[in-house]
Amino acid sequence: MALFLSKFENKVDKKGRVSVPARFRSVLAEKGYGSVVLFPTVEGDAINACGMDVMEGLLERIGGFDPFSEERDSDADVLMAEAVELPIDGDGRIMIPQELLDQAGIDGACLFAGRGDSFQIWRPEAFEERMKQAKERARAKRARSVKVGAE
Amino acid sequence: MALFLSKFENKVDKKGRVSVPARFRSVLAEKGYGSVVLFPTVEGDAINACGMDVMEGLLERIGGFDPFSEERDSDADVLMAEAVELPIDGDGRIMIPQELLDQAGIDGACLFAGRGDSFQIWRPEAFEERMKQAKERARAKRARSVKVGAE
DNA sequence: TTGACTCCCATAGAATTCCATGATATCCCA
DNA sequence: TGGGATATCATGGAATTCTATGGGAGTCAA
Repeated sequence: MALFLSKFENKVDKKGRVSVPARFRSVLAEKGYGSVVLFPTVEGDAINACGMDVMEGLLERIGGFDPFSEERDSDADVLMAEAVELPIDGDGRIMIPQELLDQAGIDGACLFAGRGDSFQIWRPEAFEERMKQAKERARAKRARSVKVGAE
Repeated sequence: MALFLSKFENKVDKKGRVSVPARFRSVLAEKGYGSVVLFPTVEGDAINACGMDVMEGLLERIGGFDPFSEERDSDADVLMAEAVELPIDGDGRIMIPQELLDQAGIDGACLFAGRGDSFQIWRPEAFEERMKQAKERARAKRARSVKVGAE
């Protein structure tokens, strides 16, 4: 199976269109999709993106419609309501709803970051920042595991 | 399979007509339906909407008609009795019965919220409120699980 | 006849498709 | 292996289609 790997930065034009990186498009195409599903991250600082297969798996996990159940996870409902399926046009572009762009603070350009079975869309500077923190954490963890009980 | 995703706000005109969002119409059409089934939520704060397939699945789970059984869930009877099948007109609109609108407190505009295999119709402000609460819950849950599983 | 509902048409605005261009990457053959 | 020829890609703008929404005419029943 092909994976979403690496990162790409593309422009958002004044009509709100963005090219989906060709690599990512071909991964989606391989799964048989001509569209992407987007939804905000829980933290709200970026946008998650995946194929419809991920959403279907999610729906399966929370179970089908049941009007008498309070069980059905309300988080999942939120997710379904906040998710959008965006068709990829003939030129490989999508139109990201303004609401999602605003939430993620994306303005003129956005960064596509592969995550294996999905990818994320970030404001470039925010991604940079997050990357730095993640590396820091990783380094700290590694240092700790070397000299046990240190710091 | 196509899912009901995302949310849309449409107006209810003075004749009581509302456009069903085009996306939702195409999901229904894909299933072969030219109509929607509506019934109130158990909490009574919104309207459930789905294709006939969901109702059929529901009936199956409840158990079909049996004249010698008193067992049949009365909730289910209520559900079937309160449900209405609304045809979608040539312009993609439906006429929601006044009773359902009143129950959900819907007045001039209504919000269609995707739930995967079904969708709901809300008074916009009420949906906003519910969304806020659900997100809060989700964030809290996530914070908890991070703390437990983290370094 | 009145009221409720169905069709049909009109329209403004939004979304989608189509076409053009420069830039980059890939391929192919000497 | 080099370098020109050929695809691919991201991007901008214009043209076209679609969508939501309002209003009016015809239908049917009470």
